[in-house]
Amino acid sequence: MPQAPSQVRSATADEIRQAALQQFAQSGYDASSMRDIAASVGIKAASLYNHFDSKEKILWDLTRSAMSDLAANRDAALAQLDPAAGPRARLAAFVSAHVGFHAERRHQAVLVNSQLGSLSPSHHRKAIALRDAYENSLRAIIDAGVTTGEFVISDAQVTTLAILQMGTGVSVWFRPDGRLRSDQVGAEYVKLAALITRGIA
Amino acid sequence: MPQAPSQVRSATADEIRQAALQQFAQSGYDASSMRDIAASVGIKAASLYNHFDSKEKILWDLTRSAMSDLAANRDAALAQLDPAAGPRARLAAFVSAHVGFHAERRHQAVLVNSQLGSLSPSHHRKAIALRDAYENSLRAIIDAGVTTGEFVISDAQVTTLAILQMGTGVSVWFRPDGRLRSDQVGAEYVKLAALITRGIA
DNA sequence: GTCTATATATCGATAGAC
DNA sequence: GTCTATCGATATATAGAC
Repeated sequence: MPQAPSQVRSATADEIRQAALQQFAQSGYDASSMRDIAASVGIKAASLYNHFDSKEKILWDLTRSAMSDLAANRDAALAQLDPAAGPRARLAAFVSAHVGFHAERRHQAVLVNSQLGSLSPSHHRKAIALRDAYENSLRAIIDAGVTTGEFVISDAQVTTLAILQMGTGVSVWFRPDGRLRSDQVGAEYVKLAALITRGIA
Repeated sequence: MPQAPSQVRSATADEIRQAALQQFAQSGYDASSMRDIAASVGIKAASLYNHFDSKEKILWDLTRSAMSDLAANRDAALAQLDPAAGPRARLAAFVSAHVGFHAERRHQAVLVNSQLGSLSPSHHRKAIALRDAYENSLRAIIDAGVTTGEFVISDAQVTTLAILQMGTGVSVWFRPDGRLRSDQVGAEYVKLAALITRGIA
């Protein structure tokens, strides 16, 4: 069965996605023009509308993909664990995946963390729902660790947000040619998350 | 000696500052128009130019004030300590001030954390320098604690950024009518920072 | 699917009357 | 210091030729 027309991915459409992601993440959605995006693909602005209905549709396409990739990255990390793995192993896997994504896929991370406000109201609601689900998946790990007594924390919601946001911040300063590789940065944040949850052997 | 003309603060200019801060923080600099800012002050866009040379000058005025307030807030907290206070007390004071600012002055915090890219190159450089100085003031506390042996950490730079960014994230979710008051949130983050630096008695 | 040309809207900023 | 009127640039998006 062939793909539905709306899901066909032409080479040009992918070039547009790449160019738009780069510009939206670097300069912001409002400061990026269709002309500039088209120029970096090597076509004219009007031709963009053969691939996307509007500028906002490009942003939504990129946002949905980024949030989907973020969740898939988390799922892949958790799936590698022993099914009987406890909260501490699950927390480490989550943080490692979270930080790795925010280091290695900075543009997607920055888009999700700073450009949701430019989405249409309808798309914005859907993005917020996806973000809440992602946050809740960490919250569930935290709560499980509290229940088993492996985690000793003061406030589950603050702890959840603190772990998430310190990892999100990696997308602001990480550079591929920096002092630490992304896996090293991930390992550092795994340690921090363990300390926050009193995982100090 | 009277104030220099450039520092005169008229009531109207302050209303403009307040309206622009609200809009820049809420919708972003590029999505905010001079017409909208003027309308929320009750005047026309052209009249704004009697108080500020350009839209970017408003942003710079607000940015400089916000970063100055942030540093002053930190200095006030540290100044209340006993001069002989050690790194752990200094860290707690810094985090408490940092989180308190990001909770209680959300608009200023969001501006500094998301709109620096809209500044002119010259102003952008100055803002980055101020941000670096702020980060370095926390880094110095961390380093001092490592030197005395009170802090046991894995990577000083990662630790510094993690503490800063988890506190910065408070400006994203804090609500004055939420479950926790800003001082309670600050106390939670002081605990988290202590744990990260192995301050678990 | 690309292009040129253009419609329509809004932007920051200025000129000049009051 | 406010206003009306407007300039010039740029924005998204569309129409229609090729």
